[in-house]
Amino acid sequence: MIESVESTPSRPSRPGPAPRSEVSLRDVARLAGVSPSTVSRVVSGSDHPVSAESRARVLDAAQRLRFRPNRVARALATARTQTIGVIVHDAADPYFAQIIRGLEDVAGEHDHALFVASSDRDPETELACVRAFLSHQVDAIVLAASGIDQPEHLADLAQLFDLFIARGGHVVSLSEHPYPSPGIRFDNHGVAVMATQHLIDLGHERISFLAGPNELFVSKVRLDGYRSALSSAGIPFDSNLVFDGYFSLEGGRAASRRVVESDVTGIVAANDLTAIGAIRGLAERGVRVPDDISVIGINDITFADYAPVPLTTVHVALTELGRMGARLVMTLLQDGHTDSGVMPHWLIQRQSTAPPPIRRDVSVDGLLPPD
Amino acid sequence: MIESVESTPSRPSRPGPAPRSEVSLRDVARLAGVSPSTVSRVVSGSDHPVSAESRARVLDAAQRLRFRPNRVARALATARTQTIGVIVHDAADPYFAQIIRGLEDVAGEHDHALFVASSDRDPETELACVRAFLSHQVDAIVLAASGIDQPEHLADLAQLFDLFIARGGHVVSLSEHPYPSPGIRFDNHGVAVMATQHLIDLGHERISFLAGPNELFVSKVRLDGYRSALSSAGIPFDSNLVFDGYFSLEGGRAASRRVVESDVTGIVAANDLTAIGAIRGLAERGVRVPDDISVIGINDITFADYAPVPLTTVHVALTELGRMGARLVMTLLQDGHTDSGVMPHWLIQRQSTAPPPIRRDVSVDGLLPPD
DNA sequence: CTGTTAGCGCCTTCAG
DNA sequence: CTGAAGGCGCTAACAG
Repeated sequence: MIESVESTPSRPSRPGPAPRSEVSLRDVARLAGVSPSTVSRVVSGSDHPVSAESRARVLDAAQRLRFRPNRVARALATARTQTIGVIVHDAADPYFAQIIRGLEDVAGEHDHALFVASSDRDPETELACVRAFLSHQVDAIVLAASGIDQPEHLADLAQLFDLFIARGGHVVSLSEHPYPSPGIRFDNHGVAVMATQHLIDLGHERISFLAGPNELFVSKVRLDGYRSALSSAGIPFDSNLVFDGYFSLEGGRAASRRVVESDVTGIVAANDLTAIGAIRGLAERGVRVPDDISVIGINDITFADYAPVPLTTVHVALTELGRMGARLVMTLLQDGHTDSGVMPHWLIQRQSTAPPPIRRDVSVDGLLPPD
Repeated sequence: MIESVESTPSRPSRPGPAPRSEVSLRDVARLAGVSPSTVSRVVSGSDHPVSAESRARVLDAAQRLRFRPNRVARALATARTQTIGVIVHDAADPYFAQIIRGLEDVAGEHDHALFVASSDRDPETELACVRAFLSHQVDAIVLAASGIDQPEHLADLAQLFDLFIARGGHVVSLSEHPYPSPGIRFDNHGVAVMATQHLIDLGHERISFLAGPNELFVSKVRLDGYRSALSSAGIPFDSNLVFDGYFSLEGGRAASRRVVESDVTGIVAANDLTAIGAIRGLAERGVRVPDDISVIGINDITFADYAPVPLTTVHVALTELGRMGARLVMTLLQDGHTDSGVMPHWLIQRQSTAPPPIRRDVSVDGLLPPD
């Protein structure tokens, strides 16, 4: 609480202010023989009229001096830092890494810089990230990370965002997040339905779901999609077939151990990482994919095609999601015009799914009959 | 040239400065009944003495008002933004994503924010990234990306860095880069030697190398390591066994097509991505790994253990590299004390390497004898 | 220990 | 079309 106001935890024994050997507007003005105002007007791209000659002199002087405007000063004057902050769960997770890349590309094209912060799905950390962004006066915050379902936390977050927005900031969401904000979304429910449906279409009936972290909204929505698809097909939902996959390789791998103990023929993983982990885990137990068990993922990260078994999955254009997110931010920053969008998704059939194996009849007491 | 001085390419038709509904130092000062200076002294963690009572009043007022220091203003006054910029080749590449994560973690612990920029290995883009960082007044630039071997470009870069450093900035390198700067390095030569040596130890003699992009220093160094190991073992270097893998999945996959046309029994890939791509490509041609051909990578990215064949590779602690890099930055920022470091590396044996298959005798004219 | 005084570099009314 | 003046929010001497 209190220390949140103080600056560096690590005692800011700053070794005096850094030197200021920068060339400033005044220097350019001097060399060009005009006033600083004029220089400002031309280098900042202002629409204030400036004579062609003055402009030329300024540009020339600026070039000679290799003048670069000090954005910090500009930011203090304009209350715009030309900076965007993105919050992810983990920058090392390929899902987020691809989104970051997309954001960064477009932000860069518009001369904006991108801050990246990982929350590790921890409420406190997430708040800290947001606070840091606010403190750094970012122009917009992009929520690439799904919301965490925890009322008090969401309230705290909302308060911060409200403040941020009141101050002129923008919040954009790229995932399932309860905070009301424009964003680029894709249909997380539909994506899970599509994955599950694919297995159903193939003839599977005992289908397991490897869920994401409980506390995440996106996990719930995807689990819901799985249930919907099952229900539409008249397949009863069996909670014993839902295992935690934690959206991770290790999680999927661990979950697969539980899966092999069941009579499941198909696995819907809440994301590709989990699916790949599961395939790996299955292989370790001598279970063949897709011969014995089919596995389908969600997201189509780059690695999906290079998994132990090339992964059938539901494609979502992640880099493009990031790009569109950044474009949305730029639009908001320019005209304040909201223009949310939706990304399509589609099935990518590779080799990890197939019709279920011929049904092995299970004897009454659960023992396998002789082969 | 000229436009580099002007601001946003996309016409900065800024819709007026953003509102200023922020609580400032003065507000806190007013409420606490002290001067702004006093507030500044306590919230900035200055070592200037402040009475316990004043301090308490300030802290209390700050909390009530939910005061957050405006870092932009602070930055303008101190010439320190508490901001670090990292340049990578591609933020979506797991190698860089892991490093970014490490940097971000430690930077965050020290209340510094991280800018990320991808150069795509393009000189112009790289310069643009650096210029953007300079303009944003970052306190330090971390070069996670290897240097690009192109004299004019390096000269331009060096000029920018010199300027940056003259101004009080710091440049830290995490890879092979000719610009003289402190950094955390790992032995790229040794890493390639180790990989190659492993294959040699296993009995391989016809060993291919899937190189990284020609223009990168790191590529040259790793290729060199491969040659050294070969040479030490008395195996002649054959340039026909070196293929471009471009440090990418697709590159490795494509390169593997060329490899199968040779009589190679082992492949050293310049990085894991290439290795995984190669394994995939080999599999597509019915070549078994490691039975027919062994493949070893370099880096040990998280996915290495989840490759089509769990990848034997040379481990480098990438996240830790990032963490140490950030620590180095913090040290430089605090005492200006240089304290470079070296990361160790070691072999991780998984399943993609094995002794070469029994030598198939090749008849004089190159045709295979009957099995 | 505290407050007052000047800026940091840039933008932006406002006169001219 | 141009320049002078003031201020963005904070810090850093400098007196007291």
